[in-house]
Amino acid sequence: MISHKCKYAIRALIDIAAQHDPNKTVMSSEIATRQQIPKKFLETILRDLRNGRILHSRRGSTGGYTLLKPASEITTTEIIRIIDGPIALLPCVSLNYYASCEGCDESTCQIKGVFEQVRDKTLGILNHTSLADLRDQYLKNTPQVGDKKSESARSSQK
Amino acid sequence: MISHKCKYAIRALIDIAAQHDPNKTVMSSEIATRQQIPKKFLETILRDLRNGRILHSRRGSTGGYTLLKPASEITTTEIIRIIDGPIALLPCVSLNYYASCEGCDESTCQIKGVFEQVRDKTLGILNHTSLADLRDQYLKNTPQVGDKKSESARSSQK
DNA sequence: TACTATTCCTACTAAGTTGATAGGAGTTTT
DNA sequence: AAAACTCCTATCAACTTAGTAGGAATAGTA
Repeated sequence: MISHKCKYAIRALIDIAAQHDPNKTVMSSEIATRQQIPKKFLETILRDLRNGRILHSRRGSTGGYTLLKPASEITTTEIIRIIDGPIALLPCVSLNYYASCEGCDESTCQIKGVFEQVRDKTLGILNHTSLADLRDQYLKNTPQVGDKKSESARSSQK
Repeated sequence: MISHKCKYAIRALIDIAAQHDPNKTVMSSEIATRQQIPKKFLETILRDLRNGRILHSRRGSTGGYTLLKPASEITTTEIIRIIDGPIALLPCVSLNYYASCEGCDESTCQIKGVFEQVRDKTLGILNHTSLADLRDQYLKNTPQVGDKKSESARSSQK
């Protein structure tokens, strides 16, 4: 299971990526109300994402957050790793957070193989799902104000 | 990450499945010393596995544990579900432990799709990896006493 | 019937993680 | 100087994890 914090992080990033003007800085308070995330908690999440080189931030009265790189270049893998850490199900098969499984001899480990397979399949999916993909999914489902395409889509629904 | 407890469970089951005589009941103390698992903790794990319909147990002085069904019919999925619960990374995409993700509208959820894919790929692997597969891997690596094949293999190594 | 060896059960505990909140310091615009 | 942000440290309650303690129930054996 990914943590609640990680879900918040993904939703916050989608919110930022969904901005019409990619250069507009988005305030944490905006995201908090729009995405229903506790404000103070969100601040710590955004800080983690900034430390993780996904977000750029500006302080002061016109401050806020922007993506450090295009949404299409931010992978789900990256986000999860920053917030939750390892993606693998065993420490000894983790690529980015390797640790030896105490009490088991790795050279004769019986279960390593399966979990390497799981890791590879999982990364195959998460690496190829960018923030842009998630955002597009989001925009399709929840039309934005002033978005002509989604407005027509909405009216044609009835 | 799967829990330490779950790794213990898998190793304990492999140990039981590796017995020459499939009808022999294996005592928890045997497993504990062979697999280096804290004895009392192991007892609670074996009880979980029995409640989960994987093991059969006998009390008394000749008591112990046996597999309730052939090792080839016990999947890794089953074991993990009993010990750790859900395999999916989101509550709302779990097949056996479904729960709604509080605070997100499932009909418009942006991230559900990816995690459904991850779940399916993961289950694809774990469902097709049986305890027999894991045991065979184990026996290949750690030759048993009195096993002629592995003794010759051992001596030819030098 | 004792005795012994095992599983089984309830309860407890220490340490770590998760999901936050509090209070204020630093920074930038007006 | 004031206002409005981000940023930082510390703290907290609830929960989970990894295990331990002590003994009851059960079954074979002398």
